[in-house]
Amino acid sequence: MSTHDDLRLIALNEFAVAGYAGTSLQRIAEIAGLSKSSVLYHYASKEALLEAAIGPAIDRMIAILGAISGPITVPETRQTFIEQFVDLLLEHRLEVHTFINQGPGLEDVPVIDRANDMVQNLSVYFSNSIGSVEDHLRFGIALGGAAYVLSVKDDSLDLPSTDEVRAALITIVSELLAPITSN
Amino acid sequence: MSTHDDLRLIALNEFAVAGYAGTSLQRIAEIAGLSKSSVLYHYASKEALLEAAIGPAIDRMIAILGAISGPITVPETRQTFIEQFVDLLLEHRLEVHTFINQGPGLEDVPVIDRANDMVQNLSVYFSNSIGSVEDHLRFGIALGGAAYVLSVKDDSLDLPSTDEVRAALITIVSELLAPITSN
DNA sequence: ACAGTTTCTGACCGATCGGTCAGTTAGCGT
DNA sequence: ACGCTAACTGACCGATCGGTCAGAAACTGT
Repeated sequence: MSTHDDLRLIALNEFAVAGYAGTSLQRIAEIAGLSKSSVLYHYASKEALLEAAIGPAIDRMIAILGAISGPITVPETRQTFIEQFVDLLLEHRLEVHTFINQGPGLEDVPVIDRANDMVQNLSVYFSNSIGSVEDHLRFGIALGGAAYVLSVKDDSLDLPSTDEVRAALITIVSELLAPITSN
Repeated sequence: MSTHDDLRLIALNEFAVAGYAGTSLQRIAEIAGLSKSSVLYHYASKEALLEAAIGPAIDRMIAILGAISGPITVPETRQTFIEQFVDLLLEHRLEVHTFINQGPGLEDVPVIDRANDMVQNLSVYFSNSIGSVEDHLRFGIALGGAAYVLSVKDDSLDLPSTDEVRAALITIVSELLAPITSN
């Protein structure tokens, strides 16, 4: 693994655990076994490190949303979205967790801004398809809950197979969103 | 409202939005219209401010867990817990949100440590009652999702009545946990 | 008016923050 | 062996961090 990628992964992990503001370049350097100057040699700034850490996951989420055609109330559209979303979560738990926690309060950072716009689009898209308060809450709990449950994984929990987790997540999220009808 | 309470509420809001590390005493002082020294007159340290901000909510959650008698698979026990949990969330959204985000990575702060112990107990308690991976995920999504959906409220969303939100939350969480059986 | 207490402030402290820069070290093609 | 480039480092910068302290300001009861 290259030093470049090492730093990206270390930073991602630290951002997820301690938050962006709570993570110092010095600490990232120590974990990597480098000096702080070396970290800033590979990445021009702390912001650049955040962009490298969570940017790709954000872009993929944007792509998933962009590929949706038609209202989410159509069962096939919904199922496709759910599976893509769950797969994204399984592959990018730390990135999603970091963005969820740091999203508000870091709006001036470009990559966070891009992600917040994405969430805004998601919200508008759902609002156009959903009527009741309960249905809104169903979406929030399904997406936020799935993201949460994966973000706290690996803590005092044995690791069941990814396939089993994936199947269970899809089952639960599908069940949660099943009652949603068009407004 | 007393200055003391003012500061507590301002700090709670800032901790929830920007995180503990991302919130400076200077910023809290500016919002309150005071000097940083005055903030430190009312609260001996930044940690004391965090304790005052989220401590009561943590204690209440601990009390709710302590009052549970018997396995969570008993419908009446489960329903009581769900209603108390939802009410806690509705009253202490920001506190719960702050703890969820800051819980890992601030373990040396007493109030956070107390909260982490509480979550650990919750986890053990569930593990004793729950068998399958799917059921574990159901609990995580239900509790984490409900906490998440309230923590991001007030953002570009009109405010439905608390009663309506409460009823919907209880419905959804109950539905999520209904399939859970004893191991 | 006075004394006592609570509230508040500016000046200051050492530590750490993100970031710059000149210069050293290491690897590599020739 | 040489020169070029990529990788890395220590010294240093201004700013900000949480926290201390002596004293000013404001409020209180008498």
